[in-house]
Amino acid sequence: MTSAPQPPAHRASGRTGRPRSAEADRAILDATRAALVELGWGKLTMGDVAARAGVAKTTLYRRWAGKNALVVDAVADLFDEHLDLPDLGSLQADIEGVVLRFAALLDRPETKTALMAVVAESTRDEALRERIRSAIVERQKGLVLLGRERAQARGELPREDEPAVAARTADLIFDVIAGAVVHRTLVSAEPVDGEWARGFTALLIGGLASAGAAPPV
Amino acid sequence: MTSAPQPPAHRASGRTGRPRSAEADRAILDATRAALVELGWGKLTMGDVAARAGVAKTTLYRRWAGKNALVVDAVADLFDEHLDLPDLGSLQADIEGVVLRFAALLDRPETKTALMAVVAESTRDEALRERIRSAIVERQKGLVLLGRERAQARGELPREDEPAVAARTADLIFDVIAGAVVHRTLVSAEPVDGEWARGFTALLIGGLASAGAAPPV
DNA sequence: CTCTTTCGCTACGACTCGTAGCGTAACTGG
DNA sequence: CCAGTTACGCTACGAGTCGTAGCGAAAGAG
Repeated sequence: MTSAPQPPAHRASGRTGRPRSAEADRAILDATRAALVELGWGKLTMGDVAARAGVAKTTLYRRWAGKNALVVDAVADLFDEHLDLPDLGSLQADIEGVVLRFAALLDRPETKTALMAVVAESTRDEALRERIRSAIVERQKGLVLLGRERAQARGELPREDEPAVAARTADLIFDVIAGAVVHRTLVSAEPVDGEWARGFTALLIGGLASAGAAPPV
Repeated sequence: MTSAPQPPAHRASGRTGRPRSAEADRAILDATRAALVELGWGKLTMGDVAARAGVAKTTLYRRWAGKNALVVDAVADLFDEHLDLPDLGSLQADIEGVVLRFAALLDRPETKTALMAVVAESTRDEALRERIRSAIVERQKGLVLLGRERAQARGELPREDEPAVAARTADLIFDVIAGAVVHRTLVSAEPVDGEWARGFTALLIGGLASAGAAPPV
């Protein structure tokens, strides 16, 4: 009842009949983000989004199952735009870079509100959690794998032998980086600036080095 | 309009008139947690909580300003019960212990749902954020300080000279521990078991050791 | 030109919100 | 024992939101 079984946007074009307006899609997602900034999650209403987008309320419900699914898609767009990992030449610089970029993304009011609200709702909705995972989490995790690949090519990190261990380590690093930045930004409510990013990166790289040198019991 | 200016529970007892029922307080907070488990944040209604608690809806509004404030208090109770830091003899064991205890707390369905939802709402409500900070975050942060104190007494960690640096480091560690556990549990949706706790602790201690040995530029 | 699908619009019952008003219950100070 | 004061349960209310249904018109496909 909460999450959407239907595909997020356009379907296969072999269909007959009037096609869905792609422009309406954009307008709706833009309106969702704007309304999120002004009203927050709790006071965001479907009717308001429809009015902002210049679209009938029924059109919203034809495409998304409800507030949850709509907001997930609206936020996923932002992650598409702002998540990449430029090669900055060293592991230290790469991690600092991704930390700062992720922090900048979380600093946007529409992102911080929406992401947490959707995650909260996902604790009760398996389909919604899958949607978040594929739309947001997996893309971020790809950055971790890419960063490690580069660091190994540079010789900054040892190559893992066992793929199972390598996967576990990557998951761990991902949770540590994303978790620390999110917690600092949203719970502690203090800024992720260059100084914090340096301190955090030093901590993480130090841990990786020593953990690699002395593998766990 | 969202958060409560009034004190959470009992006022100074020098007052005249009928005192507030402490039993009702308990019943309401219990009912809130139960409803949270069954319905989730989105479908939780004040009327439903009142009915479960055997209390008039108006009584709820006399004590709390709304859903947000009510849920913060309901969850803060859980943190009171389950957060402490037994001395396990080593820094490694202490960290693993607190990670596992915190993870067990987050594994409760009422905690995971409520905490995220309240944090999400707090991004738009300064008073609510303060309430979360004093009711939950500061108590957790105390554990970090206590753990470091013990580790320094054991000689496992160097004593910080500058208090400013020491405070920054404590904040960093706090965000890393709490953030990683929360992210692993709620976003990655994978279990924090003994194996994960060992790997994480090894990473953290390694980082602390090397950061202490080679202070940041 | 017909068929199919989406569109905007209106209207609807069901539900929740937060407040107000009332009479009653509980406790305090004289 | 008797005001005075405060909290309580109950009922009722207007305002707002939800998600759906039904309609005629618009936009492409064959």
